Amino acid sequence: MTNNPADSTSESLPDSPGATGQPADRRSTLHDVAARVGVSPRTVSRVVNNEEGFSEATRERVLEAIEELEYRPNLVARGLVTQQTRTLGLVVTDLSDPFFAELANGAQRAAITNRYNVFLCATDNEADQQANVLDSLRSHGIDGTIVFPATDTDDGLRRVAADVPIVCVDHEVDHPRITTVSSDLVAGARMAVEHLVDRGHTKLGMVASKFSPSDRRRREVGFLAAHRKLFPGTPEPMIVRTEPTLEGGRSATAELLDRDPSITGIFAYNDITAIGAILAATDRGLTVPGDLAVVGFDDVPLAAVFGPPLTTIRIDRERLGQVAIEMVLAMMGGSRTGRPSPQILPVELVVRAST
Amino acid sequence: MTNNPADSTSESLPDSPGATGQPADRRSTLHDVAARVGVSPRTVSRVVNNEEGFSEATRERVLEAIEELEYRPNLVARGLVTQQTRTLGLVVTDLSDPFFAELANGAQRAAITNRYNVFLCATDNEADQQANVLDSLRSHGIDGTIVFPATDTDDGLRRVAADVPIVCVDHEVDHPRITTVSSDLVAGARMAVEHLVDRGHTKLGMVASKFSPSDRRRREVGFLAAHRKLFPGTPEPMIVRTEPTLEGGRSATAELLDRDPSITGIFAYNDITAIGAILAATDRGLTVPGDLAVVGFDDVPLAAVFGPPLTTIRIDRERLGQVAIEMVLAMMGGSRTGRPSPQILPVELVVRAST
DNA sequence: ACACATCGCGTCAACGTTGACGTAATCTAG
DNA sequence: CTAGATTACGTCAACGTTGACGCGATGTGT
Repeated sequence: MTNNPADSTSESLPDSPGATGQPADRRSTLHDVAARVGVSPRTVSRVVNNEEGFSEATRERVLEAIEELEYRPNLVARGLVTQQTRTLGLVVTDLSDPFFAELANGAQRAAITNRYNVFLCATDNEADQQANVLDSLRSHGIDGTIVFPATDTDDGLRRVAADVPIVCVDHEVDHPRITTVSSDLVAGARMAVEHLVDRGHTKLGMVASKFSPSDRRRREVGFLAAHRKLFPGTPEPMIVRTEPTLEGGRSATAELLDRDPSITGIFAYNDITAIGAILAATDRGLTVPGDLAVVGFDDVPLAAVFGPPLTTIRIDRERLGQVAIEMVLAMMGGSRTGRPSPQILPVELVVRAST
Repeated sequence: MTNNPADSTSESLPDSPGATGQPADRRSTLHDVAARVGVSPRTVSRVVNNEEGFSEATRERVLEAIEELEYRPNLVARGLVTQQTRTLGLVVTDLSDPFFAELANGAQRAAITNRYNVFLCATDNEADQQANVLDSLRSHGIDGTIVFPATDTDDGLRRVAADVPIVCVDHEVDHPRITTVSSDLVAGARMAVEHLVDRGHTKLGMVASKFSPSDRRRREVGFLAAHRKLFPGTPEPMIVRTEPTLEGGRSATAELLDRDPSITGIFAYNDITAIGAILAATDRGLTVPGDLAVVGFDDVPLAAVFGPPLTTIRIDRERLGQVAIEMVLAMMGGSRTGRPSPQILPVELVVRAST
C-alpha cells in the first residue's frame, strides 16, 4: 500500500488522497494514483501511455482512480526523461502584421491537433532579438521550430539547427535539418499577368518592393517571365521599385503612368501598394477598372471591402502555417530519410472589381 | 575531476568535453561545466543563479567554462524542481482577428522582457476547445495565463484558477485568483457622443451588436449616459442592434435613417460597421461628413486608409496585452496581498475625415 | 586562546516521469 | 511433467536542476 516513503511523513494533511479520494491541494501524480489503486507508479505510467503489461482489470481501476484524482501527466517531468517536450516554437518578425497573425493561427491549430503546444515569439526582424528568442526556446527544450528569419541570420539558424529541426518560411537555408515552405509567388505573378491580358490589357507595369533582397524578388521574375511568354519579342514591361506602402504604390504608379501613359494594367507588390495604385489613378481622373486595371497580392481583409474591391492573388496563410507544422513534425519523426524537400504552396487568383 | 559517473561509459564519443573543451553533441549540463572547472555542479548552479557562496576566482572560471561549453540552463529540469517554468499561457478565440493578434503581440513582448515565454492558443470561442487548451497548458506547468474567455466558461476558469492565476480580458469572474483587464468602452462611447455634439450634431443614432451579452454592452451604456447628460429631458436616441459586419452596419444605418431622417450623427459598434454606415449614406446620396457624420470603434488599420478615413475610438490592444502580462506576473508574485484589482485602460478619440 | 560566526564549497535527496531490467506466477509445447 | 515462453507486474536509476544541510578552513571578538 505505502510504496511511496514520502507518504508516511505527510499523512496528516487534510484531504490526503488515501483517506478521502478527493483531489488534493497539489496536483496528483503517478504516485497518488498508484497508492490509491494499490499498484506501482510504473504500472500507472504504463496504462497512461498505452504501453502493454497490465491486465484489463487493473487498467480499469487505474483509469477510475485517474478520473477521481483528476490526474494529468506532468509534461515537464516527462520531458526531462524523454527529452521531448511536445512544444514547438514559432518565430516571426511581427505578430501585428496580418500575414504572420494568420500564419500563427494556422500553425497553432495544426500543432494542437497533433497534441503540441506552440511558443510564439516576435523578433522585429532584428538578428539579436531572434538569437535571444531562439536561445530561450532551446532552453525550454522545444522539439522543433518554425521561423520566418530575420535578414542575414543564416548562420544563427544553422547553429540552432544542431539541436532543433527548423522549417523556414519563404527562405532557404542550406543545412540538413533546415527546410522551407513558401508560396508560389512566381505562379501568382503569372496569374496576374494572364488575367490582365485576358481582360484585354497589353501594356502592363509593375510596382515592386525596393526592400526585397534579390532572392525574394520572385514576383518580378514571374511577372517578366509571363510577359515574355505572352508577348515574345516585345520590349520588357516597366517595373518601378518603391516602399511597399500606400504612398509608395501611389507614387510608383504615378511614375509608371508618367513614363508610359499607354499603360492600362498594373501588377502591384501587395494589396496595400495596389490600393496606392488605385489612388494614383483617381488622382489623375482615371477610372478603375475602366482606364486602369489593378491586381494586388496577398488578399488581406482590407482588399475585399475597399472601393473598388481589389482583384488580387490570394496566399493561404493559415495553410502555410499548417504545412510548416506538418513539415517540422516530419523532420522530428527522426526517420533518417533526410529532410523533407522544400514545399511550395499554390496561390489563387481572386477576381474582384479592380480589373 | 570525474564527478559524473555517466562519463566513464561514454568517453569514446568524439568531442568529449573533458578532452577537447569543445561543446559536445548533446547540450552541456551543469555537470559538464563543473567537471571542466573542477568544482561541484552545485557551485556552478550557484554562479548561474547569482546566489552567494563562491569566490570571485571560481566565479570567473565557471563563467569561462560556461562560455566555452555554450552551457544554457535546462529550464525543463529547473522547472521540475522549482515548480516554475517561466512560461505563460495566452488563450484567445481567434488569432486571425487583428484585435487578438495585436493583443498577443503586446503580451508576448511584455513576457519576453520579463524573461517569460508564452504559449499561444486559440479556442474558436468554444468551451470544449478552451477546456482542452487550458488542460494542456496546465500539463505543461505554466505559471499563469491570460484568457479571453469563451462564452459561459466561468466555472471552467475557476477550476483552472485553483492551480494557475488567470487574467481575463474584458470579462470578470469572481474568484480570488482571477482578475480582469479591459478597455474603457463606456468612456469611449462618451467621447464619441461628445465629439459628434461638438461638431454640431444633435440627432444621433447608434449601430450596436446583437451578439453582445448584456454585460458586454458597455458601449450602449456609455452612449445613452452621455446623451442623457448632454440633452437632459429629451427622448433617448435610437439604437439598432445588428450583426457586427459591413452589411450589418449598412442595413442598420439604413433602418436608422428610415425611421428618423433627421439623424446626422452615427456612433457605430466598431470600424467595420462604421464603414457599413458610410456606405449606407452614400447609397442614398448623402455625403460624409457633410450630411452624415460617423464615428467607429477600435481603430483597425483599415480605418486610416478608408475613403473617407474614419474618425474612431482607439483601443490600444498591444498595451492591453502588456498590462495583462504585468497583472498576471503580479498575481504570481505570491505576495498574499490578494489579487490586483481589475484594470480599465483608457481609450482615445482619433479624429479623421468622417466627422 | 577559545568560542563562535562566516565563507566556500560539497553531499544528498527530491521534483515526476520513463527506460532497462528483474521476477514470480501462469501458460504452452513436447 | 518439465523446460521455456509469456504475462503482469515491481525495482531502480536516470533525466538536470535546486533546496536543505553539513563541514572544514579561515576570520573575529574577548
